[in-house]
Amino acid sequence: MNKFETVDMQQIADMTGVSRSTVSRALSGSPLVSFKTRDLIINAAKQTGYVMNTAARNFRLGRTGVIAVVLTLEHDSPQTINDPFFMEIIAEIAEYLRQRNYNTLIAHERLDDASSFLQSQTVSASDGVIFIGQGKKHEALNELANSGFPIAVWGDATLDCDYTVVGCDNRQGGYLAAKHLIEQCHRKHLAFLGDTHFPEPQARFKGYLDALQEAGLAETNSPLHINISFDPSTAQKALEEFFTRETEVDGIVCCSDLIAIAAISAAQRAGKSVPNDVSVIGFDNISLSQLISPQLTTVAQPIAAGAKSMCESIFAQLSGERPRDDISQAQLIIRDSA
Amino acid sequence: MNKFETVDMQQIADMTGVSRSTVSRALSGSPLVSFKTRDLIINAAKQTGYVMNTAARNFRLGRTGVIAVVLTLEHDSPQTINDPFFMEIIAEIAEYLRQRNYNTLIAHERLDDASSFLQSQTVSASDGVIFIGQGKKHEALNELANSGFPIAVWGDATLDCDYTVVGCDNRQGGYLAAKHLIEQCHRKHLAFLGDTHFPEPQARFKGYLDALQEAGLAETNSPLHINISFDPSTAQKALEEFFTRETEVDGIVCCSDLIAIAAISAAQRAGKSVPNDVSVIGFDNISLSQLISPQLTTVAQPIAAGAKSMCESIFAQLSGERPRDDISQAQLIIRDSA
DNA sequence: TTGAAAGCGCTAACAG
DNA sequence: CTGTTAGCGCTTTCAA
Repeated sequence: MNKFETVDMQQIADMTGVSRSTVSRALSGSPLVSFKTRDLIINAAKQTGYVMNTAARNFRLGRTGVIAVVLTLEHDSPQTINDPFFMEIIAEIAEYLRQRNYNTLIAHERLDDASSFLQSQTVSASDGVIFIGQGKKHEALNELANSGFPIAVWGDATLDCDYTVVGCDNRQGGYLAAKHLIEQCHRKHLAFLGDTHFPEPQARFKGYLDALQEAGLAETNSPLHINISFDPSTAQKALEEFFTRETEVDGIVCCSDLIAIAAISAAQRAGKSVPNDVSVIGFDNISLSQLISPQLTTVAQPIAAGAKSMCESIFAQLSGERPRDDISQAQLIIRDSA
Repeated sequence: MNKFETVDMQQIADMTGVSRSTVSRALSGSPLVSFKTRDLIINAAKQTGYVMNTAARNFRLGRTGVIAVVLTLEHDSPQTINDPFFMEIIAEIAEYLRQRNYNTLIAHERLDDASSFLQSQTVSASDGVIFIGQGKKHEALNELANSGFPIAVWGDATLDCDYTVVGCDNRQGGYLAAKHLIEQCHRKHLAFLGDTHFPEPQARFKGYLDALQEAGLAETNSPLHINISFDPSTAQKALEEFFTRETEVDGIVCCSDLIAIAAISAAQRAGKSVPNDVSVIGFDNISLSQLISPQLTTVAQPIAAGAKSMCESIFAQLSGERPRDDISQAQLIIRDSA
């Protein structure tokens, strides 16, 4: 029992000589209340320091007041969220939802198949779910969407999605990055770092290949597959091996800023200077990308706008609407690393 | 209305021929139910895919099932959380609370005075609040704690606190960092980066001064005050000025890894090599500190353990107990930057 | 424009 | 060990 919510609607009702119903109506802005009583009630509420019990309200309204966020990518990794990109997008989501008087639930729910997901606590404790990344769960997500439960997904839209997809044009992002390396940085031996088993990296890889093709460098590419939500030391080791093996690589497109930061670090450890010996481009444009040295050249993702879009999509679905996707252009931000 | 919770306790009761009460008892593990009926009920629940409506349960129990996290440091800054340290500690809190079937609310509530805070949505929507950082709100926090509302604070314990404080020995951390710079790195011109208007940086600064004193270098220190939750570009500018002004500084103690990363970046931009020309030590040991180059030497904060302590303290208070603080030793992690 | 009454799904006396 | 009953704080028909 929260002993700090001393006053409830009944007390306001008693004070003002009206019924609970009227207090309820007045406080939730119903037009069915006369100005006079409404002001009376609102004043009384202020004076007593009344704060509505939102749990009771949501309960009565048959909703939870919660939107869950699920990180699809953490499939077999025991790790929690350690990619700043996740954190930034979650922060944006939380901030937007807070403005709409919703809570954000950071869920740790695996998505295997739609029906078992629908029976999860995450679903029963929320009014909708935002997935960050499609993982390899495209089918399950489609099924889930068709069940009618509101979801929105941060991901790539090249698949045939029944669910709301929000993100950027990943193919274009990969293309712009590789093209920049080739044309502006005059690089010839490019590499791609990311796990192309997932839709977004895959699309970026495709764009990367397109740029290579266009430049007649299609055979020189050397992709290294790394899991995005990786363990720092594992990634370091893989990257060190990479640099000792691929000695002539002079340009790298990374699938996240975190990977780019690790790649720069590994390159420097291997005695290479960035961007002199090797140019590195990230993806996401997390706020940290400006803080490190060299400042990261990167493909910006519309984090804040995307977070808002996904939330709005959920709300639209809760109102029975059927909203569109929101795929923005990729934008190359040129700084110092490439 | 969540159309996906089709089955409720009454249905399980009907199926098994018992009353709602018995179902409730069985499902919440009450010992007052016979094994036979308990198993019967649990099986029926499984078969129907029943998921308890936690909102209703919490409502009935007079609790919210939510613990709020408030970032005390964001006093006048319009920014949201962009320090990975915050994100990591929040992630740990969220993970621990999830295991206890609690939700984490990332609140954006200012703490001005205790009584107005007690009337906030944040309080009414949660069973307890965790504050990250004391800010300049020590008095208000004491008042709040004395009101009986459960709170726990990540901060420094040198003040006289009526609230649960969790963190590390900040003075010792500052001391260890400065001592390392002096003794191991043979540095003589040290600087301290952080905003000493706040209790934690202040304690660290004190330890830093203690080490200088001990080494007979007390007059050479040159503190630069920076707000921890800073805007990247502002911080960059301040740091660049710093390095052009303080040309002989050869060792820096930073109040966070983020500041250290920015400092290294600025140093490099100013043509200085880290750690050859200037040694830099961070504070926090965020996971990113291993990913950058040079890998960050830093004072580790017990992030996971501290998160757990704060949650446990809240739960203890909810059970009427009066728990102790949890202040751990500071631990210097020596890597490459110093 | 307002009030009376019912009830969201669950738990907890109390009585058996 | 189990059932009956009341009710958490709020909203919303329905009637006035």
